[in-house]
Amino acid sequence: MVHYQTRLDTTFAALSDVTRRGVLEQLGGSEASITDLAQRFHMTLTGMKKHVSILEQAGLVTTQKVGRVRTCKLGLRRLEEEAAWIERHRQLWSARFDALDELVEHLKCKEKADARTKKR
Amino acid sequence: MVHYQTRLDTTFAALSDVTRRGVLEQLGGSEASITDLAQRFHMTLTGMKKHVSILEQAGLVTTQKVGRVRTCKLGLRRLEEEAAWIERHRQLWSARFDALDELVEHLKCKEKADARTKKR
DNA sequence: TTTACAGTGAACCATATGGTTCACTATCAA
DNA sequence: TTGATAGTGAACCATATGGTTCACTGTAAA
Repeated sequence: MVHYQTRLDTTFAALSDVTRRGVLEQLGGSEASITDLAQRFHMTLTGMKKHVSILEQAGLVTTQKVGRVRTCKLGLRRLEEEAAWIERHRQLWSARFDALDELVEHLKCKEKADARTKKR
Repeated sequence: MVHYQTRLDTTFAALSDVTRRGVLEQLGGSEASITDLAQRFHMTLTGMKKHVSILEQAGLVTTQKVGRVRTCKLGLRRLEEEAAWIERHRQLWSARFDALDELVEHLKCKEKADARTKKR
């Protein structure tokens, strides 16, 4: 599905930035205002606002403005799709390398056997 | 560590493109040449070469050129770090939302109870 | 020995990204 | 009412990204 595709696109893109991953870690600990985050990551308010917007767009963060301060917290998306994608591919990987693993194992045994033969 | 950071950066960035995820899926099935991949994804050789290079850079793919054809296969990196990062944050999420979950559960129960009350 | 094929690299292009400054609005506090 | 504070939006900038074309190299095949 296209939706599924673009979803992974935007989430992985969101996660590909150090600052944004940092913001997520921060919000995992406690909520924070834009100002808080901007200070913690040595950035202008405008810059941080952009990052927060991107995270919000990806559903990873939700925000609420009360008075003049906008409070950010972790969003409802829990990276299920991303975890699933990665997990699926770790399995592909494994399947693909099982043969190799066996070969390596086989070679190791052969090595041992050869060593033993040599000794004699 | 900075290395750890840039590593996640490049991998997540590599994964944030539909074509590249597609290439990984493809290579999970079987090896392929640049030409194969370029055709399958309706792209010039040069374009596909770039994608492959990015995946190779991220350690997700390895290639070998024999004769005039370069064969691509899955690399040795199995997305451990990425899986770990995501898992860690799913836990953060959970911790943060346990209270919410309980609330939701409570509301569901209440709903059921209400429904039952209504029936009578 | 041509000729066709697979890949490569440089140059180019449009758009996206990560950041800034500056001018503005809205709100809180004195 | 007058500042100071928090955020927003537009404009701008440098660099990165995803793609192309074109000219080139090396290899395979006729």
